[in-house]
Amino acid sequence: MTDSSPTPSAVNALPAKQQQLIQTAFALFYRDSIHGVGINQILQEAGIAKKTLYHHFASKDELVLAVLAYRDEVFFNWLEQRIRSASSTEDTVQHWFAALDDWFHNRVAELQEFRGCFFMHSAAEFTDPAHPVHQHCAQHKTRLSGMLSKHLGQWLDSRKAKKLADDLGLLKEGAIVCAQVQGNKKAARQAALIAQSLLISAH
Amino acid sequence: MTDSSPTPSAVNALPAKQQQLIQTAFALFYRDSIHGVGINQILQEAGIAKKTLYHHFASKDELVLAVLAYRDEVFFNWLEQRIRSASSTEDTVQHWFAALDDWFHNRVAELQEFRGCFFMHSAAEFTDPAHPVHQHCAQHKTRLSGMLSKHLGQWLDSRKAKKLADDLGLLKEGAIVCAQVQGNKKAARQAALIAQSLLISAH
DNA sequence: AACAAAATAGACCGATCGGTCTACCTTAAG
DNA sequence: CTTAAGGTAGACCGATCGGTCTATTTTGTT
Repeated sequence: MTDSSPTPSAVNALPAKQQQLIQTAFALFYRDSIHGVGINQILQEAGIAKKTLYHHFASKDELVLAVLAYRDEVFFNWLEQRIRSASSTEDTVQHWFAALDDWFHNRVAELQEFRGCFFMHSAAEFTDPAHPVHQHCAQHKTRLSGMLSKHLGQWLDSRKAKKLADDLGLLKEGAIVCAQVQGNKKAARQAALIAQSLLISAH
Repeated sequence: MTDSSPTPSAVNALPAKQQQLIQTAFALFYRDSIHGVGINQILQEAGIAKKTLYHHFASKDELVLAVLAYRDEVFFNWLEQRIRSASSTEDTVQHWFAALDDWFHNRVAELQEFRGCFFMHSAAEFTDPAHPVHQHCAQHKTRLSGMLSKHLGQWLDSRKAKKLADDLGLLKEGAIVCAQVQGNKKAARQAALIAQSLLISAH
């Protein structure tokens, strides 16, 4: 496919219908899982014709990957913004779990109603580590950890920053699961306390 | 492993086919998710007729619930056994994460090849907290936490025991997710170190 | 006005979904 | 032997699956 018209500026502005499909698909996938939602359901919900979907995406699999990329971007940007203003290691930890707490209590509009981690869920539906979906999920978490690690690098040497970032990542996953499966909305605060003891004993 | 004891007539014990269906269904659900596996696939894999399935279970939903109960029992019994011999709070924590470490490294035959927490995955497929499947998943984790808390009660007062059990539960979930999504098999040891700092700072 | 890309509705395809049903075979207890 | 329950194979049901296709209309550029 050759695009004859020169596009000087950013390409990241996707066609409107494509965005609408991705957002609708995400909402449905997030609620009922990927395998649990059919193409026709997405089309009906979005009010978009089937031909249009297959004009933008070669298959359901490609739509799924686009949805993962979309959620990755939204979530990453949100969380990065939340810890950006932190002014110390301790402050970053506070911000990290305060953000999760807001998410669990549905105080973050752009993340939709909390239903756990979409990437966790998707990786569970595609257990083969070589599958593109699974790899995308792993990448998301690696990317988050890297972002946090880099941020902590302002006050810690890189080895300690990476280790703490890994630990905060593990605590984040644990909190998300507890919040989602058992409805324990206080899980973010619980994880924050655990992280506190981590900082104390690291002295 | 299957028992090859010479009991030709006793092999036809009543629940044999039912058990076989449940075990086959679990293996498939665990690998490809519940919504991703059809009835016919289960029947073909198990070598059992469709009529037999619907003789034992009223619907796929009921089979799913039976599979959850089966996994719940296997997992609970295994983990309880693993911490039963612990002789102190610290020892229990060691046993707890050593068990997870064995699981992640596929050293526990009865749990099948590690693919994360089946209840976590199932709760993600049925996000409605009122759905029987979701409730069963929540119950599983509550039951595990209760078991651990009771065990820790040997050396701690009940309030501290419950709090520590909750924290160990959160760390367990976090480790499972890291091990499954990112393939980080060292997550159990990582979580164990976090738990260590928890015990130290609790003094 | 002309034209191409984008989008529309919806019929249609073979395959599979969960589930029902008929008909026959095997087994154990009375 | 009789009988009833558990099991077999597999045809069959309407619905939905992911995906293709025809025919038509909308839209933006030139």
